[in-house]
Amino acid sequence: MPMSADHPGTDANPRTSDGPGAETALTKKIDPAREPLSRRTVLVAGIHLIEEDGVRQLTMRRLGAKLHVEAMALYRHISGRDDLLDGIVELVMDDLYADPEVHIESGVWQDYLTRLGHGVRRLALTYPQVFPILATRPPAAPWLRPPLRSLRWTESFLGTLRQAGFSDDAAVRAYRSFSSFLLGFLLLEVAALGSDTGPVEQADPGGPTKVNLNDYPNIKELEQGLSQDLSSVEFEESLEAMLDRIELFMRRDHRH
Amino acid sequence: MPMSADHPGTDANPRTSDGPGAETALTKKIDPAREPLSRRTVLVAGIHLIEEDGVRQLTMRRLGAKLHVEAMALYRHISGRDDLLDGIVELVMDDLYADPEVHIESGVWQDYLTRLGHGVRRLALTYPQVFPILATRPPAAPWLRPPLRSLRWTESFLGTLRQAGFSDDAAVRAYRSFSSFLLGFLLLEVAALGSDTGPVEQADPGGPTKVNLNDYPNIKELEQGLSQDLSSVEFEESLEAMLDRIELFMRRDHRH
DNA sequence: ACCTGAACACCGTTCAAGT
DNA sequence: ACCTGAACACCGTTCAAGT
Repeated sequence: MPMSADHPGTDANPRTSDGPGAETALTKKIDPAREPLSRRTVLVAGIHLIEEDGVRQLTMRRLGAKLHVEAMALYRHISGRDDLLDGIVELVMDDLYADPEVHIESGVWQDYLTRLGHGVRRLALTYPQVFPILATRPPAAPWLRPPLRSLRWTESFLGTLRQAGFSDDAAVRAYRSFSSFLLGFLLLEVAALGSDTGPVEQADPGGPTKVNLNDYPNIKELEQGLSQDLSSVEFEESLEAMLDRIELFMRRDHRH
Repeated sequence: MPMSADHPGTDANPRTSDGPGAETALTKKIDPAREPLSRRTVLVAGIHLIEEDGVRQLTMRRLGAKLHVEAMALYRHISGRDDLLDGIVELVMDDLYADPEVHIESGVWQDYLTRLGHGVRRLALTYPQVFPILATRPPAAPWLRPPLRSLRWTESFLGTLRQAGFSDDAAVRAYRSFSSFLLGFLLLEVAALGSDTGPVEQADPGGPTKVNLNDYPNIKELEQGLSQDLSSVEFEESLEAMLDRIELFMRRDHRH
């Protein structure tokens, strides 16, 4: 993924002048010879902060500190906390769009949807804390459906399906089914992920507040199965089942 | 729904002594003759506040004001804001459990799942602002999957399916499929709902910041279809398709 | 028993002022 | 051009004090 190329603020040590920035070390004082902030730098730092400490810890002040800057300096690049979150969502979607594994124009729509589905899943598993934001923030237009919430993605999706012979109606229905499947499945998958690594509050040491299952015999007996992680297999199967269903109403529409 | 029987705080006028509380008017001073707060009262007021103004506006101080009390008084009944939100989620789930339309023990598992699905959808449409909270807050146990996130519901779900002849494995898989379908579909449905009535910020009067679709011909051509609300029909169809799929791996498991 | 006042630490955001 | 200090309004939460 392109984004992981640069992690500003991830290194705690203030960087000494290196790389192509030799002249900036001359024009500036001895002080932190950091390159000036950019919107992208701020957004990427925001993503890392969310993944490390959770969204609730993403405050202007903490983000500023991470970038060795006062919180107020961030307002040069983002218009506020909401813009920060929207920007992060946009950046992540663009990142997915640039993913060569995902974005191959292929004549076979099943290939396209499979690759796209896996791409979104990879995104969700890479940024498990960011994904719920992507899923719940109100999109720019009401007909943009998370997690495929950018105009570019929606355009690409609809275009590919129509080119593959989908009617207008079938393409739209496919877009809806696909979105709701990905959203439901992946939201539950990252939630299950988070409960392992979740908010490490540990109220009282001496057991993680284990639920008493005495009154719930069915849960008790199936607990093992419930806890088992079969996400990869189930994702594959469910994705295929959904593609079959899409094919069904694609063909039905055609016959008409 | 039982909850809508009492809306404390919904009426702006301080209630004069009425009902069976005639003696309380004697024991207390002339002051607001309100019955003392209860946890339930606080939670219900919280729900109404969320539905009226959004979750972000649910602050201790505003909730206190709504109940004609200082914010600090709420801490007698809830241990903090997180407990408030958890309590609201729990209350809403219990409300669904008490819904006679939903909770009928029936021998036919398809009936049970259909009624349950419609019950959850009714819940989501009644409390569109609360539903996303229900969907995203970390559940008490990692194997509890929103939106069926209470022990009672999960127990009832698994028990009904096993009694209908599901193997342990098939029951668990059905629970997962059902959860992820409801979550994805309903989250998108209430999100689309919210964008009509959404955060009424209206940055600049003179058009609601209409997106320029000139570079997106497919979206442009399909915009009508994308905007159309077919949720009820689509919900029905998708729910049935999912029941068919559950039946498939239920039978397959049986044959083994 | 139940609620309040005052206080603390921490927010987001603004704006004039610094370099 | 870019960042900071100081300030404002608003948070969640605590605790001793009021009735």
